[in-house]
Amino acid sequence: MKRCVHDALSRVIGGLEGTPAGFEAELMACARPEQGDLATNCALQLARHLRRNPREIAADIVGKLQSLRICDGHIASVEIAGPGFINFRFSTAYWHQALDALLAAGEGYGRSAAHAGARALVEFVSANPTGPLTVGHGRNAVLGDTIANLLEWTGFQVTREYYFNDAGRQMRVLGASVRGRYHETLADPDHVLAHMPKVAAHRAGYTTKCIGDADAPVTVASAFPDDGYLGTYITEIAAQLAEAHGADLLEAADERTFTQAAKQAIFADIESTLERLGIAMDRFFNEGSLYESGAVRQTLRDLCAKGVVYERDGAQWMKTSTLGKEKDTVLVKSTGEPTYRLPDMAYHRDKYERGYDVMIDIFGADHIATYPDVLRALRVLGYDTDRIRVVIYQFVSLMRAGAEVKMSTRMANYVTLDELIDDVGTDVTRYFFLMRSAQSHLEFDLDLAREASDKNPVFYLQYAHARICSILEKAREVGFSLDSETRLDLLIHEAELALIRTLVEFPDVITRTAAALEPHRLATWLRTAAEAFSRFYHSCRIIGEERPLATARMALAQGTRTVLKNGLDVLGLRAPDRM
RNA sequence: GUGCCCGUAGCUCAAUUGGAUAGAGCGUCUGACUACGGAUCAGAAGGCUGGGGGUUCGAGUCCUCCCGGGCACGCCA
Repeated sequence: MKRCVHDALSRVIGGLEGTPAGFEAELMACARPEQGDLATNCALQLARHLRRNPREIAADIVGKLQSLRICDGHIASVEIAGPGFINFRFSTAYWHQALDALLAAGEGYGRSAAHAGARALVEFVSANPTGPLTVGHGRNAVLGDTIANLLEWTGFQVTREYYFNDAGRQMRVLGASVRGRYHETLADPDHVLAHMPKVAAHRAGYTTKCIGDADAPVTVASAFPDDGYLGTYITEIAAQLAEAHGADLLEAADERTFTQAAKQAIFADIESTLERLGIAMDRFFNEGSLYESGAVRQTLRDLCAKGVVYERDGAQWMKTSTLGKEKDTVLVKSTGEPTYRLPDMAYHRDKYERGYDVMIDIFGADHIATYPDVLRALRVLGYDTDRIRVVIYQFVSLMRAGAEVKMSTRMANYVTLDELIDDVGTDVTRYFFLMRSAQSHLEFDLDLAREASDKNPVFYLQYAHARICSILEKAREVGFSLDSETRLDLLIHEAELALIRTLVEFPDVITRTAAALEPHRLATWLRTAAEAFSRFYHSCRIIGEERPLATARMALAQGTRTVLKNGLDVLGLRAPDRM
């Protein structure tokens, strides 16, 4: 419908004297239903070019449109309003047809093939395995997964990828932390292995020390690193090692065994948390593989060949100062070890070579200043960086007892994503992260979490869905059923038409939400759909009406159910038949 | 100090990307069930969109300068 109006408008506008070449009329929904269904501001925009009064231009356009008799007569009226808007109103028959199409499409309603054949990569979470996922990672995970869903709904073939680094200093510290806790575990005189001579000898030489904040010092084994990870999960991993290996690891030459065990345990934990949220990664990409394949070295060589790398103080620098940044950037430290940026560049290069049409990165606000370096390098290497889209989300601030909780994985000062899910459930967790735009700061009061979850908007959506299921079932029990005879043209009540008008927006909402990579648009829109249904429900009955009207309304309820179900699906939320 | 994000109703947030009278939820107040699910619905109150200037037919949205908050500015990742 939009296209047909647009085509007609283009023909008329093209015929006006003074229209600039390439002028495209913009069409949008009317601000208010009483104004009409579709509006264009083209007369306002043309006023400058044509040097004429906008309302006069509008009148001219409307006159010519009427002589064309556009859109199979489905335009009920065309009016000029305000400073020169042109408002189109569709016929009721058009809305009935649109509902019919919705019902025919069913669970595919809202899907489009706009990007069929194209491949997209969504990289998200990408937390290094140093601890459990926190609430902050939750926002990343849910955003990424939902954006991936949205891309699938617009036709993309999507790969969900998790990028991680299991080497380097932080992993060594992690392993050393586990080793420290392992020593502590065996130092406990109540431990089952306490009688072993080797353990007893170890206990004799066991000493502790204090680390951490001055006002909250923690006593740990002397083998525990000063900048070690203090979370209880470290102790649990250590206990498991004590169980599996007994005292055999006391003389371990380095921390690699501990690192390896920690990595495995933590990844298992991360994956199970993601699974609880309904998230399944297609691939875990190890940064280390980029070293093994030589991709990191090759990237450095290629950047050198482009003349953007130089040496100073024994380190390799990239001339980012000539590429729109204030300072230059270190790619390889004087120790010969690359900074994380270089493998990151190699990684994105790898994505290009795998042939993705669109590559999406979900990053927290802390990456805001660093990811442009990667894009700069890629541009230098000749890649089209328009294919990369970076979604930056602001951090979640957590409130507990009226005060903000400062998060630090190392200091074990955090709220895990699992705890949040335990508290409010998966649907509330997901919806909570999706209902606001990514770039707005999000405040979450843990004390109110459970209480607030009772009135969380997600229940409003699910309730509407469950109620529709119940109504349809009841209607079938009294002998009504949907069939090809259903007369949608009986739906003329204001609440019925308002509901249809809303439902039919759904495919467009999906398209726009996907294009903007902003899931909150769908989340907030779904509420308006559920509201439109509630209004309909309160003013129009099904059971008790004559069969033709009752079945027509059943069809409308069914259509609403489809839209709610599909919308909830995209957001990764359950659409329960009963609650 | 420099760069990026943000500032909208008492609170938490929207606003179709520059459109018409800035909208929802929570909270507050007033109403509605002999009813297919009341986890509902109808209505009210609540706003100088942080402040000043600018751009134009038109600004919460764009440019600029202040004020306030967040994040980042390392040969850490």
